[in-house]
Amino acid sequence: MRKRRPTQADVAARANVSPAIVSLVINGRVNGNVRVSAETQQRVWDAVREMGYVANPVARKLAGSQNRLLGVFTYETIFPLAHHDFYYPFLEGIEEEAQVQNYDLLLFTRTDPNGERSIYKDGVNSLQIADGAILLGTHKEYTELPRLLDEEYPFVFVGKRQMPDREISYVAADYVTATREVISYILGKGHHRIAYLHQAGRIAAQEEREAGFRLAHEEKGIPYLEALCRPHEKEEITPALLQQYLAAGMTALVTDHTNLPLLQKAIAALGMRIPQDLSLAVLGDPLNDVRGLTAVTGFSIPRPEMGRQAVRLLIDLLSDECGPSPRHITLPCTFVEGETVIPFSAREEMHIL
Amino acid sequence: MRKRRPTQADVAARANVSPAIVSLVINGRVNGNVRVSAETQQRVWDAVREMGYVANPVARKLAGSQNRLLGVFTYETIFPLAHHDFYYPFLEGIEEEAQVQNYDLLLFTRTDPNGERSIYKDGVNSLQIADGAILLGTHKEYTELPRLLDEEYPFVFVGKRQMPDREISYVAADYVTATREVISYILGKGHHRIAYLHQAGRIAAQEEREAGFRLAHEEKGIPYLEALCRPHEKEEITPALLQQYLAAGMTALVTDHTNLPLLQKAIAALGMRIPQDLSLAVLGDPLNDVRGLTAVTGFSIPRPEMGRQAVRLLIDLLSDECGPSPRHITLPCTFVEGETVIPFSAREEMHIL
DNA sequence: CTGAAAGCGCTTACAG
DNA sequence: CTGAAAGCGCTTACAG
Repeated sequence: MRKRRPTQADVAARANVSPAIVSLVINGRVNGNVRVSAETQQRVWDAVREMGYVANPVARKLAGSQNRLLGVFTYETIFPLAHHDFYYPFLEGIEEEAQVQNYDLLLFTRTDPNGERSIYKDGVNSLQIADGAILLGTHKEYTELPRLLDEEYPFVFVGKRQMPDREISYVAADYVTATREVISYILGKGHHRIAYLHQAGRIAAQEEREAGFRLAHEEKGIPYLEALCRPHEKEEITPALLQQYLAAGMTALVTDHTNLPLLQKAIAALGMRIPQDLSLAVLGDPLNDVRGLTAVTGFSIPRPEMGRQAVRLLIDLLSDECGPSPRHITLPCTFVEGETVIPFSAREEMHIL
Repeated sequence: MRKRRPTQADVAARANVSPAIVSLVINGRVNGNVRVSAETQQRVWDAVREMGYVANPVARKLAGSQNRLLGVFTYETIFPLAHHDFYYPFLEGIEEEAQVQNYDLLLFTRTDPNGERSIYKDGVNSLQIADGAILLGTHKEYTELPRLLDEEYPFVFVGKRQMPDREISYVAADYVTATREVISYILGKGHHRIAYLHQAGRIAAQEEREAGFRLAHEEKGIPYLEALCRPHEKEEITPALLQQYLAAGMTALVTDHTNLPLLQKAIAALGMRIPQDLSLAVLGDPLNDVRGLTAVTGFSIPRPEMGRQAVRLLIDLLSDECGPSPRHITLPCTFVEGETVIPFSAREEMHIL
């Protein structure tokens, strides 16, 4: 049984003032519209001290309007075993900016009756508990989003998200420019047959990398082989595929990081060394996946900054008088030179099994 | 201007019932003292769905019931750059269990007027917004805890915490047993001069490791040298210190993981190899700190399980009718054999610079 | 300058 | 079985 704490009314009674005065004195609102004599203030503070009064934050929040709670929603668990390095940097930025903006963070971990996470449980938008929310991570489908948009619930995606005929606010990384930069760099090293290994059926981020790949080639006036940049299923990432590439003249290979471990295995199976036999670049942070390679050429995704900006954008949305207008923020990635790409002329003879 | 969230009153109006009925239906209190016809219940749920109604957790809390929000409080940032691997496994467990128990998680990121995190801001317990809270991480001082205890706010520590004359609920790892096991193992390998390198002025976890160290020696009837297990400041972890140890006969070295990088540097500076020249064990998870060592002998701290149990303990505390009674849960660590300890007889001659 | 009152959005006795 | 009402502890107009 918790003992009852003194309330504002208790303090007011003791100080012989009305509760309103207690509120005003405590919140330092005594110099604005309202004047309270120094003597009265003193009486209030004395009473506060004597009774050990602490304002109830819940009541405070209810009487105010916002609750300064920012939601964070993911369909997957947000602290997953596997993707250790994936969410973390985003959360880092989100936390930092939430702290700066003086908001608390609400992680939605409750599930629907089926034990799965969803925005709508029993048809009810469970994000409503927060002033607004940041959504991140992969979503199998976007069936809940249109409804969220209809409701005009304020939310921001981390990562580019698009829906036909709808506008979604997001903070994204500029994969087009980043990829173009990497590809230009490799082309500049004299490689003219760059293979681009990427998974089939991916999302916006994937398409942007493809666009960047094409752009770089066009800018340099170097044609690229369709055979070297077709999407592949995960299962197709095999030594056999690499041999096809080699047969087509590949001397450098770029990939998005998701299939890197598989790729490394295939490369190792062929007895090939990086970069002596094959130059390699990763279109994104290599993270912890890369074993045995210290400085991989590629680019760094500004994940913490994306998190920070998402928080700022969301708060903008909240304070927006003219209604929630979707906004898009695109942040540049940073080129990472690394050591896995060497000049075309410097590569050694290939020793393929 | 965002449209106002629908309130209970709105739903009540739409369903043609009183607000009280909405509350009862939503909270499933329709089979106890109060009966509500199935048809009325349906009307309420329909209205809830149509309007996207979600109960305001703040109002709920104020009106006296729980809001299914579990707080997570740390004085440091919870997603810190440096301690990547430290909080994460705890959070993993906390999230998992919160999901199972159907609670949401509230991360306290707001700061006091000085820009620092604290439980009391303006004398107000900011944790109050959640039903209870899990505290973790290092705390410089515990000035806020006595007050939290006085208030009888329900909270659970991850990691052992003690205060004179006060009882604090916590979920801890059993470092005594784990350390004893590691030391016994090393003694069993024939090493009789084990150095224990640990930092001065540490916490409960530290004392437990010391106790385990002593216990293992006593059990085997092997005396240990005080000179080999004195606490040291971080700055003292130098090649010189190791040479002192060697002069005293050290053939094996154990340490808590916090000073591992420093230690590795000192060992390398002496040109010593592990385990050929010196056996090494770490009293805790080596995490990512250990470079160049694949399988370090030591023990694994059940961090995710600690997180899970902390959530369960907290929920127990919440549902406790007879007031919050502090409880202590201690979980076993797992011995990790590794490859950094070899038999005393198998070690090579030392080559000390 | 100060007080009485309404209201934030819920829950929970208490009448009908 | 259902509704009207009080109350949780605060803040904020609004009267005096």
